[in-house]
Amino acid sequence: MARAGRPRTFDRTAALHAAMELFWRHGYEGVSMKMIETRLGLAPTSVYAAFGSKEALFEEAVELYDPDGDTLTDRALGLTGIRDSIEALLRDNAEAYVDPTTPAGCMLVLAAVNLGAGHDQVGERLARRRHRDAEKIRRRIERARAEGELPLGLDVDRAAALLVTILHGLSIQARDGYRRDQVLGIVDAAMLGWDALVRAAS
Amino acid sequence: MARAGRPRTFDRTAALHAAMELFWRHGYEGVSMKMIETRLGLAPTSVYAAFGSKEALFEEAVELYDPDGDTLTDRALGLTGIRDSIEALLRDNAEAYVDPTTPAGCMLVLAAVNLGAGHDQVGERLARRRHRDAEKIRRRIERARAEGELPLGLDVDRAAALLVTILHGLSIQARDGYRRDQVLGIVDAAMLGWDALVRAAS
DNA sequence: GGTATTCTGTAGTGACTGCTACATATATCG
DNA sequence: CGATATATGTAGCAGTCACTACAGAATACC
Repeated sequence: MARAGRPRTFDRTAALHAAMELFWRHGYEGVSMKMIETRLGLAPTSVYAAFGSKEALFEEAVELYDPDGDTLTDRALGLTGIRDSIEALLRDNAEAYVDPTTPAGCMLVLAAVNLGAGHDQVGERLARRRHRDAEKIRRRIERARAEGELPLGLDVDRAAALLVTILHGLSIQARDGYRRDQVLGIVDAAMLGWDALVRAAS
Repeated sequence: MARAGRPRTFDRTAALHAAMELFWRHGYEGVSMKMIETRLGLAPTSVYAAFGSKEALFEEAVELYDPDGDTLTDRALGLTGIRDSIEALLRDNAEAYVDPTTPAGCMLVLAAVNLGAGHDQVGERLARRRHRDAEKIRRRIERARAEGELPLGLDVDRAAALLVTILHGLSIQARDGYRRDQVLGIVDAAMLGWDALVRAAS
């Protein structure tokens, strides 16, 4: 721990929040350290002293955006009924994607789509988080099937893949300016599809 | 027209193809002119003489990828039955997204997700092409409804938005390594959803 | 107070960005 | 042939990238 030394003159958490929003909106390579310094009103040395490097700062920003086990997705999948779970999963995330007080879409999907050479790790780490979320959804559906809430004939992988695909697609749609009523319309239509999937398997 | 002068020593069309693939795979900002020069085996001056600028080269590459009125989407929407049209739309594009001989996903969706300052036009032009494709799909569904092939109660905007969302989501899934059988499974599930949408409206 | 420790601002590092001036090479046209 | 026009290769432009050496400032511990 820090035993002595000049105390930091800025709020580290607030700075991290601001950096997260920049990365969320413009992507990893779309944000320069200069932009971060300007936005935060800090000198480069202060940023590097507090966060280490651009990659480390991005990693912290991602963890702030997607905290382990405490996301909208986690809460939705924690609901008791499987249909309520799925509907909350789609609806709550869709609403977050178009929340006008935050950047559009999902940071995990949008922040590192295309990277130059030398930043493979940045993209891979986000891909791992996306995969982890997909796995959560798949396991939730599998549990519901094991508990008799869904027909045994349901193709769990395919159902989960469709939901994840729709969520990822909604991130692009949100970036393209879709509004709340439009994404919620897509969610309603997707729920009709979910019901059809379940019905077709029984 | 060129009346005289030293002739070009490389194949301009082949060079454009190679550049398109680079932009498709790595995105606009993920590709440097140096990368293009190296890949094409050309000096910077030759590239600039042939294509003008990075933005102009990108624009040509996009037009090569998405030629006006001659895409998989155009051909699918040209089929006679609306269900065949929609299924071909999803299936043919999905297969193209995971074609191992080309970069994964749709270039229009992936090549300019997040841009640094000063390249707004690049992203906006791609967004316009995405919007144009979505409009094509919407109009195809509307035509089918007007011709009595679909129930009058069908929400055309919502149905089209769901399809576009799934296509855009499939681009992300393809980037995340989904294989042919997986994306085709998603297409099958989506068609169940389409049928449910149609049924619910009648 | 003295010392150790940490933060802050200036000023700059080498590497890369898209792009180009310039000289030279190679073609067509008269 | 000479004149004109275009392509090519070298060498380098100003600007930005992530990052840092250095000196000074502000704290805690003794």
